[in-house]
Amino acid sequence: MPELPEVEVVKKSLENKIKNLIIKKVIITNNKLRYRINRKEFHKLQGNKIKSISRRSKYLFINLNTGLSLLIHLGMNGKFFIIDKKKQKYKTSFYYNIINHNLKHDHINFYLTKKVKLIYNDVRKFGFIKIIKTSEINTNKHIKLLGPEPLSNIFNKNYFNKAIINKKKSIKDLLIDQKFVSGIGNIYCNEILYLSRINPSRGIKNITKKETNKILFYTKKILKKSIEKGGSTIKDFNSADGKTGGFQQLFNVYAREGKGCKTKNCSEIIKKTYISNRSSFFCLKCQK
DNA sequence: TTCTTTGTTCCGGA
DNA sequence: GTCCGGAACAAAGA
Repeated sequence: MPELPEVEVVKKSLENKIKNLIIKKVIITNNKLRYRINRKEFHKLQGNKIKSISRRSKYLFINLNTGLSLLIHLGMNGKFFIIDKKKQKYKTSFYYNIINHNLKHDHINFYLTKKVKLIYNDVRKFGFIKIIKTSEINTNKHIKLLGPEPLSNIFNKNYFNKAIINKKKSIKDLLIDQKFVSGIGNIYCNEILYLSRINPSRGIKNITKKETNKILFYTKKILKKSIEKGGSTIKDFNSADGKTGGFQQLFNVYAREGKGCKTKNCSEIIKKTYISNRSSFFCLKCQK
């Protein structure tokens, strides 16, 4: 579920907590993630200093002073926890449904200087971590084919209108196609199309220029807004019950099947269908 | 036991 | 060559 905003929030959080620390020890309790972890390779990270954290699409990079980087994808449920010297625990992000920290799913533990511990936790193990050369980030097979960042200036009217010429798929399939634009997943795609008042199953060839402008506008707006909300919720994570957090209220359609449309004066019920095997939520009345 | 969830990848057909 | 849709895959909770 982590899409671009969540990954960006994780990035900022890691920056605050682990930048400039040195990896003292790596303990791997389960090496079977999406791709198998090579224990020896990870143990060699001992002594490396964390220079910076960066992000591209839904990928995170922890860049080390030795020319190596950890390439991380959080998959569906991947998350980082940080425990500091005062034994305080921080979660680096939150998702629309809060999942509490279950130690059972801690797979990789990085012991850092200043008594900080970084934990990679992943219930489904769909995420992965690879060690690559920092200089080869852009040519890495996961990265090189990614389309533009949705918040960048490259993702603009000109790009959009050129990219959709002769395309036949649905508008929804286009928005979650990482080669077209990278970082949008099923959840934000549903939200963007609701705000743009476009039915997700519409074919691209029927989308007007006015509508592509709307999609561009709301894509940038909602991604930015979510990044802001993420930052503000992390601050008060420490409270024992993690069930608060206003993220869920942000959703207008996602996972709201059978509930009322949030548009003013609209009494429609949100519908759920499947497009390319992915759940799609929309209002029949508001989204044409 | 079966169904659901996701991003990514792969494959066959057009 | 390229595009597109469908299915497979990873794991675990309900």
